[in-house]
Amino acid sequence: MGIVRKTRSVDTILELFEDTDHAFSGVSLIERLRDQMNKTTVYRILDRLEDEGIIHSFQDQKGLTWYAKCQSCASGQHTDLHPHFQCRSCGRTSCLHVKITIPLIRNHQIEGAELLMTGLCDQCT
Amino acid sequence: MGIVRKTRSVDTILELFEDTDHAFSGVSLIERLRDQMNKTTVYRILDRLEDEGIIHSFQDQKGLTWYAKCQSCASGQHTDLHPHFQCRSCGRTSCLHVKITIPLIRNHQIEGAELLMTGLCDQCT
DNA sequence: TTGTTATTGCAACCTTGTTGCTTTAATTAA
DNA sequence: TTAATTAAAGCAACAAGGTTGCAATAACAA
Ligand SMILES: [Mn+2]
Ligand SMILES: [Mn+2]
Ligand SMILES: [Zn+2]
Ligand SMILES: [Zn+2]
Repeated sequence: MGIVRKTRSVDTILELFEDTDHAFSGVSLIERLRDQMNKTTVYRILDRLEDEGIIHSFQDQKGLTWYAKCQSCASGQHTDLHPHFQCRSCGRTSCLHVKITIPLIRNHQIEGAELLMTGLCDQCT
Repeated sequence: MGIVRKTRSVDTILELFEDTDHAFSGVSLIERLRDQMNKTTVYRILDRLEDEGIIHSFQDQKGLTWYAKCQSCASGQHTDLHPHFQCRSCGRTSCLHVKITIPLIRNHQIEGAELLMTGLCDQCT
């Protein structure tokens, strides 16, 4: 929809997401980019990138928002259904590229699903 | 662990959860009980009931906390793994008593999982 | 270059939830 | 029954995450 200009700030954020299934929390991005841009800017860029289908967001069990790169989504169309994993020890959070089965629920029209798995990552086991 | 006294406030909240798979958001409880108790009290009672394995909590896609009755959990032991559903039209949110399959992830030790399904409920279809 | 429009910075604000501390109510001991 | 004990409740202040309005700036197109 709206044109997303490739500004210095946008590039900085896009680089972080490049070639990784690692997710970043909004809070961690604000901290990390503190010297380079305002927190309002961070959130607004994340919003735009999500609108464009370049990244997607999800919530963790504390209610924090996390962002990660999309693999195959388009503008306004987030279609890549996959679970996320958060390590309770190191906090690392990432996309899992596995198929998940969503149960059918009688009389309900299911449109989306978010699965968050928690435990220990390979580093922390 | 800690003794949970059955006070008027606790009873009031417990009654809401009785015999239903309907979930309540913290915010909605505070609003609903505004004339009967302080919001700090609401949150503290919810915490205690969750510690005791009487209710459980989960997050929705906006990061709000929801609470619902447990079916078979014990003090300090939330073992009832099931998905939740939130209607995008009316906002009603509830526990789904269906089995879900959590994928195995190589090198990861999975300890928990939360599945939130969204769509339209029977009333809103 | 200049004009147009998207993007950014900043301060102020909002919502959800938490904390410290005093007061009140429930339970237990006498 | 009354007094002592301790959990629970009320209140105000605070904190974290996130949003909004508006003026200033940077991209882009003409
Ligand atoms: Mn993902
Ligand atoms: Mn439930
Ligand atoms: Zn880890
Ligand atoms: Zn509905």
